[in-house]
Parts: sequence; structure tokens; C-alpha cells
Amino acid sequence: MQPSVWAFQTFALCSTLSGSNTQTGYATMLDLKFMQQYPEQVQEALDKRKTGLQMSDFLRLDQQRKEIIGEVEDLRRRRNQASDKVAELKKQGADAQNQITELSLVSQKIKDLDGNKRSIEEQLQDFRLSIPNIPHPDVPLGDTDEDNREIKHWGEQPNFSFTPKAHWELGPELKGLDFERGAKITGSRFTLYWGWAAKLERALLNFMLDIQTRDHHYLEVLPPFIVNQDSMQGTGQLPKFKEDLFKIEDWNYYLIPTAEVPVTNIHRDEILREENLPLAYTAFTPCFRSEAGSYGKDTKGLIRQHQFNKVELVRFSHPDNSYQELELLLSHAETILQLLGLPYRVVTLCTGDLGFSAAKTYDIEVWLPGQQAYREISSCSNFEDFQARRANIRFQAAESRHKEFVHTLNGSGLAVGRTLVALMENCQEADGSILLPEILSPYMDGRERIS
RNA sequence: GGAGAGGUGGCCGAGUGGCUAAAGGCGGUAGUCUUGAAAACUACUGAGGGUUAACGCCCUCCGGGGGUUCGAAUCCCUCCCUCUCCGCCA
Repeated sequence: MQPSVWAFQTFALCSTLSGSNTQTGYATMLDLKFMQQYPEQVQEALDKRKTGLQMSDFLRLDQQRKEIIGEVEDLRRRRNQASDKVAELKKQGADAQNQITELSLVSQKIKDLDGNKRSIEEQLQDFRLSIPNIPHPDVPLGDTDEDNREIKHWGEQPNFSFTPKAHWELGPELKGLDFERGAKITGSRFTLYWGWAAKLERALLNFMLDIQTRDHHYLEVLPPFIVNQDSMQGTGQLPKFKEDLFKIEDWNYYLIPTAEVPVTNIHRDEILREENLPLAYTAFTPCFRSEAGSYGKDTKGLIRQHQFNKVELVRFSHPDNSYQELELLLSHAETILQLLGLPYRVVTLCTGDLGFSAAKTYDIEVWLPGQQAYREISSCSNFEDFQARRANIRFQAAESRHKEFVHTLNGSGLAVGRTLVALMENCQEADGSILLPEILSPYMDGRERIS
């Protein structure tokens, strides 16, 4: 039977074949043997995701690597044997000088070959780190967000007897959002919140954390907002997407673009217990994104900021049920919008819109009357074992006695700034005030109307 | 910032140049015993890679990198991390 692209996943689950190699530092994203065995399938996947990578390059390098390994191991074996002999001769008190001089030459040769080997392995590693995840078969083919597939709607778009305003009008009018001073303090895409708006942001993130911990049983964590290079590589931001990140000058540290990075990396290089799966963590963090390449997009308002707050949901799942877990995660994010009464739709991202590390992603898009458009407010993804391989996150499988990679998932639950925008625009009244949903009242000291 | 101590397999912990993939223990798996379970006893139990039809054979890995040496877990340099004491500080 011809293996399909889908075989990547199942193949990767074979416990005897899986396993990344932390000792040599070769975090992997696709199983090496699969790449060697089914290069056509890999090439097909690479083409589908428009990477421009050629498997022929990989195979050539891999061949070189094997040749050099054969050579170097042969020398090593000879050296080891001769070394044993030296030890023996010395023990007998015999002279071993001849062997010793000869061996020093062999050692030098080994050193040279090792250098070549390393350079080839680095190239192979670069290649492999540039390969995006393989889309799940459910993922629609497509090039742009136009090709995303809408799978559901919830709620009704509000009918206004007046022309609804955008939040970038309402915010300043109600003295909550100060775009000018944000720009003065830092620059464009930074906003100062005053009074009710600052409080509403805090109310929302507390509300979200409470729902996710209390009703959906996530464990709340508060991770570092700055991470190292290994963490960025573990979740797939590096090495390919450096330009999207803020880097700390003179340090190998980065500001996190999402809580996914520190939270997923909690268990990097760890072996989890099967009976503890799934693990479910939620975290509030600010997120920092350079938004390189989005010049001119969403320049007004809070939609696209260099710094924004988010409550994130992260799950470490058993490979057998990660797609059920994805549905669950999606429902947990949806709950927040439902409780707030905000209309939304859910789309499945097409192959062209899918993120680098994801196998399948649902975007939740909230209705924004000010723009007469649905805008992304949460993105829920199953990464399968892609991140787990890179970050070396495994579990001890009781049955097989072998270690397998977990599946990682995450999703926003939700982006706080955009939720605030959605509330302002959907809950605005004819007099220019905003009537907040009752459920937030305890978080707002009972205040329901912003005017 | 100054002074010390340490990083070894799933976990704990021996190991100061060749006899060490690494004692011992815990955990795990299988078996003996038992009506069953526990206890006890016995055996097995790291990973990656190369080669092979397969059995197997071989190479590498003791925080990362570099060096000394015929040969390094063990000696030297360097970086990272953890811990203790002093100073400073939210």
C-alpha cells in the first residue's frame, strides 16, 4: 500500500522509530527514517505548503552523511582496538611506541572527518527545521484565508437603529483608549488604557481565567514573558520566524509572541506519566509581536498591536485522542464568547493559511459591527507531535514500555484586547454608551454602563 | 558583584585515565510462590546512529562546546544551569 502523507503521523507514533536525540542536539520535526524512506511523499507535502524545499538536496546530504559516518566509524573501531592493545602491551611492560605514533595520525584523521560530518549534519538540521508540519487530511486545500472553511456560526449580529461606531471612535470618546499617548510613549501599535478600559481589560482576563480554571479544570500558570532560544525553537518560532520576534539586545532572549511558547516549553526535555495525560494549563501573558510584513494593515485601533494580552489554553495530550482534545479546546474558547453574548463563527484554516507548526487549526472570529466583519479572536491548533519532537516532550507508555511523543495543542481563550473591542462595538447604544453583559458585573464592581 | 559546592540512566546515587553503558538502590516488566493481592525471591529493564534479509556486529552519548592523550564520565579551558555564604536591590 502506498503510504499517504497522513502516514507521517502514524509512522511517527511507532515507538521503536520515534525519539529525538537530545544528546546530539538534533531536535527533529519529521521522523528521519520516514524522510529517507518516502521522499516523494515528503516532497508532495513540501510543495503543498509552498516551502520551495527540495528533498533531492536532503537526500544528497543524507547520503554524504552516511558515507562519512561509515568512514569515521571504521577508523574509530580500529583506533579502539589498537588502544586496547596498547594497554595490554603496557601492562606487560612492553614498548608500544610504534602503535602510539601511528594512532596519533588516525586520531587526527578522525578529527578532520568529524568536522566534515558536523557541517553536513548542520545543513541537514537546517533543512529539517524548515519543514512545516503536515496538514491533517481534514484541512481544506487553499492559498489564502478566502479558502478557509466556515464550520459554524453562533449568536446573532446585533441590529442597530443607528450607524455603529468603531472602537477607535468609541474608545477615545469615552476616555478609555488613548492611541495618541500610546504612540507618544512608545510608538505606533501601542495604546494607553485609562480608567474603565484598563479595568475592563483586567476584568476580562480575570473572568476568562476563572472560567477556564473553575469550569474547564485548567491549572493556572504564570510563566516568564521572556524566553531563550531553545524554547523558541521548541515551539517552532525559530529558526524560521526570527523577524516576527522582539529580541533582547545582547541576550539570547526573546519577548514571547504568545504564552504558547513558555507554557508548552514547561515540559521540554521531560518524560510525562501516561496516566497524567492530558495536562491542561491556562496562562495570562502579554504577547509581543513585531508584526513585520503587516505594514498598513489595521493601523487604526486595538486590533493589531505590538503588545497585547491573552489568556492561553495549552493541552498535552495522548496521541490517540488529540483531535477530540482539539474539539474540547475549541469549545472552551467558545464558551467565553457565549457567556459574553458575542456573535462569532468558526473556520477551519486552509493549507495556505495554516501556521508553520500546526496540523490543524480552527480560528474563532468574532463579529465586529464597527468594521462589519468577522475578526480572529482565537486560534486553536493541534500540533500533533511536531512541537513535542522539537521540544522533546514524551510520555512513558505503559503498554509498550517505550517513550512516545505527546501531542501538544493550544488556543487563545481569548485574546483580551480584541474581546474588549468586540464588547465595545457590539454593546454600544444609540447614546454612545456601552452596556456591558451582566456576567462581568462582579468584575467591574457592579458597573454595567460605560458612558 | 565577591567566595565556595555541584550537574552521571525514568528517579536517587557510586565512580579521579584503559578491566565502566557505567556499582548499588528505587521505579518498571516478566516469572516463582499465593484462592487473589501484598511481601519475598529470580530474571530482564537507557538512548541515538551505521550496517544487515535477519540473528547480529559496530560507533556515539555521563550539563553544552573546545582541548590534552594512543585512550577521558574521570585531567585542562570555556559557557550554561542549580545550590550555599557575603554584598547590593524590587
